[in-house]
Amino acid sequence: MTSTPASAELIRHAGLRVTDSRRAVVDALESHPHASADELFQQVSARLPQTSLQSVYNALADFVAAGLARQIEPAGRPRLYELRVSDNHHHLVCSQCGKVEDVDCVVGAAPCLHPSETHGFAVEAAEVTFWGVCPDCAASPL
Amino acid sequence: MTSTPASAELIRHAGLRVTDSRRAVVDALESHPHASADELFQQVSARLPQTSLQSVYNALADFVAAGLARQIEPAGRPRLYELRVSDNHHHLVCSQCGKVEDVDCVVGAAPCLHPSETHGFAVEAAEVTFWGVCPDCAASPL
DNA sequence: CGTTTGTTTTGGATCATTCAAAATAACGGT
DNA sequence: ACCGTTATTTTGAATGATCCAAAACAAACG
Repeated sequence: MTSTPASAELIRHAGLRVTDSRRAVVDALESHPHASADELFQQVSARLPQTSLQSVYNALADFVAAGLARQIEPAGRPRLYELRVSDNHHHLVCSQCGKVEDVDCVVGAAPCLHPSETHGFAVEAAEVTFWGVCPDCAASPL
Repeated sequence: MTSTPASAELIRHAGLRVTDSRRAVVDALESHPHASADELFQQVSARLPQTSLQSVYNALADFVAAGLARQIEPAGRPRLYELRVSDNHHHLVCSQCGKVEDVDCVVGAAPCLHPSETHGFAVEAAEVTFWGVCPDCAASPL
């Protein structure tokens, strides 16, 4: 639960200064792999009560710019952040509670990466979001 | 350019009352197949200057609820609306100017609809967004 | 230990969207 | 054609998530 030296390494390797709030944000992201800025702020606040929400936004923006974190934006929901950046994976979002799970790219040779017609676009990335109902929501009466 | 009777039919068939603003929104959507509420409001305003932005939002929400329109929400951009609802298609978004093109589902039997691991979710839909640079943006110096 | 430069804080601004109440208009019946 | 019911539009304001900017502060390097 306490800030591991590993988080400092991560931050430093990304070319950023190591600060308490940044370490706290990294730690929060490690225990909550798909969290919004606000959720992360809650987590961070528990350990560093003086940290501002803006600092969390700052840290996240810096992380994303440095390639340390990635953001996803499920339709109609606040932006979520994750540390898993090295591979190309997708997401499965519960349309009821918003819970998010990682999904490795679909079977075989990433079929989703190649649209049938490109309309002349230089395609750079494919983003896939699966929507469904998670086991918990399916079990609960609504 | 003027409101066709067809738009009235569409609206009525959806179980909604036919009004000038709704017809104008449908017409605007027909000529701008991936437009935001605000862009549609601009269009509608040209013909019906008294129409409010709120009415456009209302009409769009009603259309979506009635299955007459669909909304998409490219990350970091305002929500877009389209009338093409009958098939399962995806989108190609220009990461520079935001231009959107439709993309039919990838070759063969909708491979994108089946994630490798479902984590127990009852998967209902798959949303695919391709990001790239459109021909115009590729040509312009920036 | 001091300087430099990056980071955090504070307070406010912005955009897209939504809410709510009152005014208005569409549609079906008469 | 007119009325009444009920949906729709308008108006004005509120909200939530995110961003901007200036001043206070702190990490890293020598």
